[in-house]
Amino acid sequence: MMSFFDEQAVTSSDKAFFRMRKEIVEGEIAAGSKLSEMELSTKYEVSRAVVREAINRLEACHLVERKANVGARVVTLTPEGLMELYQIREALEGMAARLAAQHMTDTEIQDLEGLLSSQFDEVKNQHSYYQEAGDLDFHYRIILGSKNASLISMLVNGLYHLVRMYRVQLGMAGPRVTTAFDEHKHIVRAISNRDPELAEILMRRHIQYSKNNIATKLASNQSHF
Amino acid sequence: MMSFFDEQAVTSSDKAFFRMRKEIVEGEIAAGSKLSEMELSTKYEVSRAVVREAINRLEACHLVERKANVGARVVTLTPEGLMELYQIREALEGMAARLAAQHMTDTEIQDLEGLLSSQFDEVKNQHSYYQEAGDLDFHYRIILGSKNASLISMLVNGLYHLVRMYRVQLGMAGPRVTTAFDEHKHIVRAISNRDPELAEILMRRHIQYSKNNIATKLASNQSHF
DNA sequence: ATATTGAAAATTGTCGACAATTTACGGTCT
DNA sequence: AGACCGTAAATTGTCGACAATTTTCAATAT
Repeated sequence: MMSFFDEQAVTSSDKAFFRMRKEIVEGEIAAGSKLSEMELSTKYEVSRAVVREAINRLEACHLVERKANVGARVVTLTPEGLMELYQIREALEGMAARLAAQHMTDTEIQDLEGLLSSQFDEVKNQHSYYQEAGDLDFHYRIILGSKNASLISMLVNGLYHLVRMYRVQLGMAGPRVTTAFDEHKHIVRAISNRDPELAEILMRRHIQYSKNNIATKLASNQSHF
Repeated sequence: MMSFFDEQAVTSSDKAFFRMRKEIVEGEIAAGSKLSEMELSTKYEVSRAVVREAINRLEACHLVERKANVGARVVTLTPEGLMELYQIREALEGMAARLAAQHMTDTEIQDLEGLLSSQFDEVKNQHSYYQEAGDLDFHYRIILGSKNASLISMLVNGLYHLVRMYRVQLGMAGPRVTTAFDEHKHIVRAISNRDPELAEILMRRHIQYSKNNIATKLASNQSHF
């Protein structure tokens, strides 16, 4: 599985930022908890300045919220917040699919079709590790295919980490494999037919389905407690 | 004219950030120019640390780009970049209009209609200062009406400053008043009819028109040199 | 007992200095 | 003259200390 944006840590703040982002997304640092600069600087064995810079970057990703002279807290996860993110995803990735249908090269489209057929084998053979990585790969390729640098950055550097945080911590690692696979197939077909309108509509619908799927899970989780 | 998000500077970094953002957006700090931390710290009479933090925040807004161990530069303005931003605006503000049709309160809609009719008087009486402030006011109200906090933050704190930078520096302060006013009217009607689909379509079209208008101006600017 | 005040403790904001890296420049070699 | 290399200058990255603000908590008054 390839990594798309090899964001390699060069500076010490980079390392702290990546590490903290990972720990926040995976819930190792609890949602809503306070981020003490001193505490973190002793924990990571770096100065407060690099922790501060890392926290600033996390704030830019909307992973933490900061109040002047008070400090930073990890964002709190609410079902409403996740629904809001999916509304944004629908808008942005819909546009990405539209642009991908216009701007992806023929070879990129062929690669995308290749990815899908290889995933089809996996799904058929019950290799259920499709969902997380495979789905991500598919969406990333279309986002990159939009060739819109700002859009790519917004989605890859910003929104996706937030969505992953929600999905991990609210236990939304669900299957929804087979139907999603068909949806992917139709989206790719629209792109290879160079049909931007349809590509956008299908992508938006795909994300709406995913959103609805999550909404029902959230509702049933609620009722269990 | 009301200010919507009273982002008031409490800390010294805030002040530096707001000031630098203003100077970059208005072109007082040239696009593409290097941002020397030392130079700026002497210019603003603050320590390098606060300049650094301000630059980090500017990077998060996509107003400057930074390379490790090298420094930060103001982003360079290309016509393609502006077109990319308008594609994102189309997607996000289209969604905002859709959500506004669902979530704005009746009084908020009435206020919006009031704004429009007051602007109609101004336009009729040839007060041509409508464009910048009036257009902004209209769009902000709809964005806020979406009630989607993440979406609001993305647009208000992020995208709009970038768009304004482009418009100011590429000399896109054009009129396009009268037709845009009609478009606004139709969008408000769709919202007051609680028709999300139509509100989104009309908003997207409105932004597409604006984009096309700018694209032709850019092309004619190009040919003048 | 509750509310209020005020000092102490803890936390964040700001600063100047040092370390690490990049850039500029002069000298040498072909 | 032009390319290559190494040292010096400049710039960014990191650190610890101090200043300003917030929070804590005990003492006092109602």
